[in-house]
Amino acid sequence: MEPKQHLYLVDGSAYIFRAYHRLPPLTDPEGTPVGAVYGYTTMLWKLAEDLNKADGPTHLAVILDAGSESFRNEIYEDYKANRPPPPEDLVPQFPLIRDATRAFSLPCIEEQGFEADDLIASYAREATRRGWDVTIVSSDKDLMQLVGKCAEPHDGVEGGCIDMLDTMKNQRIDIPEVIEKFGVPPEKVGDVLALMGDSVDNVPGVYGVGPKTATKLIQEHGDLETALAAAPAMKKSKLQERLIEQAEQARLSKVLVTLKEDCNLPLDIDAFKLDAIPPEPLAAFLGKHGFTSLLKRLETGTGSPANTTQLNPAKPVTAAAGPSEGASRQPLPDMPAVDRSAYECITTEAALDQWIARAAQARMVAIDTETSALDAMRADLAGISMAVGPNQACYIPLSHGGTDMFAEKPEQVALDNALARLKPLLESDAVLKVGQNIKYDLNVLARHGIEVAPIDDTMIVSFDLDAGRSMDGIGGGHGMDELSERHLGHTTLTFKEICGTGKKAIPFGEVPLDRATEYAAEDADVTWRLHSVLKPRLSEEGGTRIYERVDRPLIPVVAQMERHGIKVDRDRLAHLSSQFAEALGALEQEIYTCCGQEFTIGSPKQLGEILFDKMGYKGGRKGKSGQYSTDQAVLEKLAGEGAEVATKVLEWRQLSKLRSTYTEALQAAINPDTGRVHTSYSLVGAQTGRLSSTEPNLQNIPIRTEIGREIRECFVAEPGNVLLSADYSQIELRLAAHMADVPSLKEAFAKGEDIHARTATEMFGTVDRDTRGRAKTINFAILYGISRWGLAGRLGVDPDEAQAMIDRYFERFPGIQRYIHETLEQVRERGYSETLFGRKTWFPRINSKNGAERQGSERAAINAPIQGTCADIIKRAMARMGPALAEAGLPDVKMLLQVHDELVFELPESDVAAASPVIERVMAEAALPAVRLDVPLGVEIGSGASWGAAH
DNA sequence: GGCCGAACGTA
DNA sequence: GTACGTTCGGCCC
Repeated sequence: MEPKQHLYLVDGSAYIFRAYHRLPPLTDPEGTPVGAVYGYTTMLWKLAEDLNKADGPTHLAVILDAGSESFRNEIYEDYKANRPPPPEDLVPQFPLIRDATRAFSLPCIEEQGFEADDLIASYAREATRRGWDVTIVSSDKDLMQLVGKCAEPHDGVEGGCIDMLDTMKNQRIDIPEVIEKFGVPPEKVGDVLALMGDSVDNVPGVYGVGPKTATKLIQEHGDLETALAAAPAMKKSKLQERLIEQAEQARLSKVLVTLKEDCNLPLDIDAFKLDAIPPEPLAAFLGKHGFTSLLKRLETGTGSPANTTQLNPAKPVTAAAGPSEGASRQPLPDMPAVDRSAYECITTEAALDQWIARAAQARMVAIDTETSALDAMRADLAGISMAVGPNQACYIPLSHGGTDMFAEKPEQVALDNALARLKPLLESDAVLKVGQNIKYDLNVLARHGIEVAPIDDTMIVSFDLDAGRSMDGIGGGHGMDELSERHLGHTTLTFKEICGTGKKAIPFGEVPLDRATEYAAEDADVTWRLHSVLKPRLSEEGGTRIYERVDRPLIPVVAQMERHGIKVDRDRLAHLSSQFAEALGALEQEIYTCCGQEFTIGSPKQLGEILFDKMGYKGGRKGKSGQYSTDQAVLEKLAGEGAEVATKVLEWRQLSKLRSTYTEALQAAINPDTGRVHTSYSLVGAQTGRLSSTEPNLQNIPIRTEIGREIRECFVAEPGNVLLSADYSQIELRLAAHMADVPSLKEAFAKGEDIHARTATEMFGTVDRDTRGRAKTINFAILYGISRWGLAGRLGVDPDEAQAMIDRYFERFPGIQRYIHETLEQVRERGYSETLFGRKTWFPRINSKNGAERQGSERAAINAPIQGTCADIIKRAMARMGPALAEAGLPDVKMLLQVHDELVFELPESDVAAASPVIERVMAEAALPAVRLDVPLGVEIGSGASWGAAH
């Protein structure tokens, strides 16, 4: 197993300047000023400590400026000519930077003629091209041009991506943060910098153009050349004159700020591998300069910061908070209390435009849509709320008072007019839109022709930080009311309070505007506040990778799947339904005859009493309800003993289930507008990271029985199209073989063998129907966190025998036992399990005194990394699927459903041949390059007129 | 009307 | 033995 390589490039020269100005002037025992060096040393220490953490470095290098002259001086001789000489007490610290870096045994790179920025850009390009991720440790604005840049995929390897880390502010800088700073995405930062110039570096720019104007010009015109070209047509002003006069100067500036990405690389990036840091040279350095607190930690630690993750985190250089102690102990943020009277109800165009401008200027806006119902595919838009800061929130009613045609509607901006005004804001790549469960808003607004982007979702952020965490009875959910209570100490108005409940409930559009404003604007306000509290925790707690690279990109993809929906054959469902009804009627009569009375067959209570009390069959009471158990296992046992009624009840149950849950419910779920069924996926529904599906649940459509399979036949494609199903074969066992490092299982998968047969051979020495079946049961038992009792129940043997089999399994596959042991150790110690991609699941009861509770957590903790890794992999495949199909010239292939290890597509029949290999490849390579699995991921593809036929 | 447990559909 | 969601009956308010 090879974890994702992650190169950290430290902008050493820039750091030292900032550290100098921010830290008190310290001197070492010899009287040499070392304040900035101390800051630099603690930063390296902290970075090295993050080795092996989810987003931490695997490789690290420090990049320095070699001298004052660079190739830019050949282009523009005054470049950096205005630089004042560095302060006197900083000068002696420059060489110490190199000493410090060497003390950590880290590579230090500098190259005559190039600036550190150029070397960083070049190294970043090389690393991302190899599929590594890159974090630039700096806050230099020129380097922000690189943020979010990802290398093109090649040879089946996904390129890595670049982000930045400002260690002084303890802040990750990704695309949204760049947008927040510059008002434009990173690829346009160079154009903004070119216009505004830089007095320190003596980049001329255009005189009189500062950051504000530069941003405005690029936002309006798109890029520098277009802005310059548009200048003659602008209205007469000083600005217009200067843009025309100084166009060449602006172009020169662009060249000066553009980073050179093809420098010679003095040292190969493989040499940057970050390993355990030898303590001796580090101790010598720390001692020489009197950094006693660090020295003490080095001595009490296990040797060096790179393998002393148990150490307390280095004391932050600034007052910024260190890593959070856990969600339950979050201090309340420093924000004014929620004041609903501060909210504004927007009823005029002018007020709306003003808020849109405010949001654009803030570059970040929390939004929330209010609708007439919960189903995003049917609901009508009632209004939209926005927030740009604490208590700075508004509500824009759009269709209030529509129910009573004769009543006078409250004054409000007309829906189409308001949406036309909001559209540029909601679609602007310069403004981040934050939502709580924003997939809902994406779907509602998409139905009005608005494609909201870029986005952040506080619910998903909460999930990626705290999945599985429950706060001593407070609950560990990710709903807004709960999050507000937990993180803001604020109780929100509830929907029920505003709209009532049950029969008396009114649609949101009928709520009076003052109440509607309080509720809706509060939701946006709270979302804004939650974002400010939760988002920074991602980088502090190692959640950035899973959020930015897996879950956030998935949001619009899943939203699109929901909007596509899937066609079902209503007539066929109705036909099945009546067939089932007929059979049910007949069975009912037969059951009544057997029992000598009529009763509610669907009531386990009544059924149990009749079977066991009245008819005298044997079977025990069960559990706390004091009720007879009549479940499948019990009835099958009775049936085996010749009880005909048990067979009939089982058959009745199957048909009844199919009819009520599927044939009837699916017809009711058909959307009258689209004629299709639109499920809703929850991205936070399963603690392990799996999706869940509701209204209707399309992830539990029958397949195992012949009669159930008929329901799959009712899922069909439009004329001329087919449904294509692609599923991972045995993915969880493959992942178990990889994660537990079991050579014989890995070998069996590599050779394409029947894995259960192989297990049977290892376990029992022979393969036949019986031993293969038992081996299969044991294999799954392993994935689910084995126990002797559970396995005994499944195999129909006694617990001692089951234990003997488990022992035998561990003996034959020693990696499995080691995996279970190590996984549990880690969960007990840290509180959470982790997938191969860094997704955490928390297990607060893993050390419970209650044995059953603790063992339950242990089983879940063994399963979570495997199930969760599987979820991560298919999510990555889903996010890449759209672009891959587009690139292959297959825009008509639509991804409709996800069922944990299966993806279902609808596509023109003529596209099947071309699409199949693309889908197969994307799925099979979905783990790469972050994780290189030791086993191949098998993908099986089939297509046909229906979902049933596609299998 | 709302909530819970039993039962059962999927991976 | 893991992870879900839905339906139903039964019971509560």
